[in-house]
Amino acid sequence: MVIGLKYQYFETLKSNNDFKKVYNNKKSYANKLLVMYVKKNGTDTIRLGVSVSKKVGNSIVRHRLARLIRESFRLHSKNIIRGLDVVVVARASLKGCSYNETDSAMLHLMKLHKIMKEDL
RNA sequence: UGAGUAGCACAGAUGAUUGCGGCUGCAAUUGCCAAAAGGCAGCAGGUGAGGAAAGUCCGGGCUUCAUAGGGCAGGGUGCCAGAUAACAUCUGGUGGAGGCGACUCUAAGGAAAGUGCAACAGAAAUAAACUGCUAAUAUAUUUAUAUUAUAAUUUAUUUAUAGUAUAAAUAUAUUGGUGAUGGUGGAAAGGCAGUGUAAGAGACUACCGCAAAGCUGGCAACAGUUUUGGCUAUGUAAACCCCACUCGAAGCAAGACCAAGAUAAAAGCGAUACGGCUGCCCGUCGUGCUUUUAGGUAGGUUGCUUGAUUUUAUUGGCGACAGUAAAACUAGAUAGAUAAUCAUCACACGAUUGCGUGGACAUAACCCGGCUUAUCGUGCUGCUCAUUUU
RNA sequence: GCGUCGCUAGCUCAGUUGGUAGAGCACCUGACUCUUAAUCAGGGUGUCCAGGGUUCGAACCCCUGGCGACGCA
Repeated sequence: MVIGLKYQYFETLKSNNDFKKVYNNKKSYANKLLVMYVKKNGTDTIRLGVSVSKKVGNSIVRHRLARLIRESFRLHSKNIIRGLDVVVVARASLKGCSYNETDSAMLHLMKLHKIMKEDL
């Protein structure tokens, strides 16, 4: 039981090349607050990359938005299909939004991409 | 009570659930890997951003490189004394400016070492000329007086014209005197008042200012005072410059260690070798394999948090600060952790007593000392001024 | 971490030993034309990024800050 917990967690995209691969797949959906890119990576894990431009705000704002996105993704990661690279880009209108707004925007995009497991 | 001034402290608190990064532990009894050391995961415990962490504007530690010694160039600083590891910082003074005051501000050396610049305006911008004032002489003109001549008129006389003399004024010229009158300007030749003079002028006088020398006080900057002197010397050095002091360069992506792959060298094996076509032979094509060493890429480890540290007490000092003693250990990430939700309390605002809304600026990245800038609000202390009351 | 450069009219840019800021395009007005364009004549529309300081005087010199661009490791 202890071993299985590892698969609840997700890894992060680190290098610039990883981001470029996801962008070049050109599968994206967007709403007012966020843009989401998805690509199958052929492994058993989920990998998340968060990108917040300098136009959005200063370091405090950017860091907070990244944390909100990461928290939302973490809480939903149980229900996401394995083997995906996901990149989430925050838009300028996300500045000042609360966790609930961010969470609903994430859910909306995940439904559009159909990466949620049907049951549960 | 109101207005102000100087400074200090804080930067919401507690709890619950779900999470993240370091650290410690898992011992006889957590799981997996491993010969072991240990690693990965899990569990438990404890811990986890600031007053500015920001800007990167100064200074230092640390590291590497360079460096016999000295000088030039270039940069920085610039009243005095002190503090400090050091500083463009700080403390205490001095001078200056502002404020009724508490208090605040002050890049504040040198302009007789030299060079440059000073638009427009103004006579003229550093230095004389011009203009002005004024004396004498000459000439000219005008006026007044005196006198002479002529003419007219009349009783005397008077009037007109011309000449001469004297005086005054004006103009011109010459020879002198004088030195600031000249609208401007940021700045105009010490200021102001008087005496004086042909006219004037520090030429002289009083007061003020300036300079030099002496004395007193002070470590010093400087202050006070006395005497003397002449009034000559514009401003600008955040213009060049001079003087005094001072500065080697680069930066933790510094640097150190380990080290895949690839490269190079050496040694060994192999031309009877190894590999492919091809199961074997022939044929043909290619040249390797192992070990060690070297520098060292990717990557990893370290540098890396025990320090000019923090807190308390005490001693010295006006103070910055320094000494002594005791206690404490308080983030260390590496695409980058410190979050989400809820409850209660406190605070602010709005409503009016139930409630609703709200949380400034800003996220460590080797470490310190400062400076500058941003900022919701809260609390406290010293002092000043005004008004009222006692 | 260290360093360099820039910010001037609506746009692109000049402007230095400090003296009241200009060029081209655009724009506005008028002329020409049946009308438009082209052409001609006239017009400057500006917080010289912001705030302090030095100076008689600052776009220019000095300091502090803001924004933007770039370079090295």
